[in-house]
Amino acid sequence: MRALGAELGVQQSALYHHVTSKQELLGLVADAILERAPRRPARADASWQTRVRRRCEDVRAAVLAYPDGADLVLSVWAFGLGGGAPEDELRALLLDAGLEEPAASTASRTLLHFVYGHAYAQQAHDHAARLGAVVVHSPDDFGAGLALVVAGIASR
Amino acid sequence: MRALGAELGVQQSALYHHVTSKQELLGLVADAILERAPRRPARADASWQTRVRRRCEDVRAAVLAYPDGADLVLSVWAFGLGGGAPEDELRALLLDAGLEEPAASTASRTLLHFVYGHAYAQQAHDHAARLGAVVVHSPDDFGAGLALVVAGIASR
DNA sequence: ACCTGAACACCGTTCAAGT
DNA sequence: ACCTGAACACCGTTCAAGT
Repeated sequence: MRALGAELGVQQSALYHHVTSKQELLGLVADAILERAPRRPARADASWQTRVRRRCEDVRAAVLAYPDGADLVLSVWAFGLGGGAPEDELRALLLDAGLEEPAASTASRTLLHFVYGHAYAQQAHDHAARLGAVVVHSPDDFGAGLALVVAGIASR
Repeated sequence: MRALGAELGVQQSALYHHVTSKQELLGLVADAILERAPRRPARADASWQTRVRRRCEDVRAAVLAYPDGADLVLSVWAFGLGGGAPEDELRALLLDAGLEEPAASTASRTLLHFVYGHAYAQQAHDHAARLGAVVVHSPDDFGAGLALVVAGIASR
């Protein structure tokens, strides 16, 4: 809060006139990050698997674009302070695909647990590697893991 | 660190004689939590799907047994500071089931992203509900989500 | 080897007081 | 309405000094 106040040329206490807590501020930041996610239009003949996969890839790109972005979005979403858009969009895609509730809700959340968890691990690893703590490089298996979850949804 | 020192009847600075940082201490705590995970023996004729599902359920039970357990294990595992046992065990189960590398590694990490992500969301929700912030109750769809990921592994 | 006491450099939040 | 200045109650970590 002090650093943000300084960047805005204001005392840290002035921030509390616009936001009730740091948590609420982080919720707004998380929503702003997710709004920046690309929204690539799908071809008319694209399968629901392709649409779901692309939405997940775009959400992943959005959180990876900022330091600690995955950590931020993961915690804000879990605490219900924001970040609900991707869940809603994925659920809508799955309902369009013919899934029923509550399967569509469970599937959309399962996808996001994977997307955020994988992105969190990647940023944590990059952070640790930057400190020279870890040498081993994490495999780039996001696509493989995502395909696995999507296949699981399709098989039900 | 101050609270832990007080509980041990010692100054907080004394802890640094046994551990180099709070991070390292948290890594040891995470390992201790995971070691407490039940190890229910599987029947000889149990499928690999059943074995994998049960291991995931047991790991989940272990982290849910402590406040912020999912947060702790999630972060420690991601930063490579500990908590590697469940990943190794799941990978071994999947290799026994006939999966090849790197599919077995990807599948085991995908399972844990879901297990930890779901447990984290549940503890976050319970914490928020205890503060009266949230009223909606999260659905108990761990089994459904887990079945979905396992089905995805089986379909490949 | 193990610990104390004190300090250093931080945090988020509150609140009377200003304009 | 918006902000300042100062404080409150915390943090993790370090380090000379003790035994």
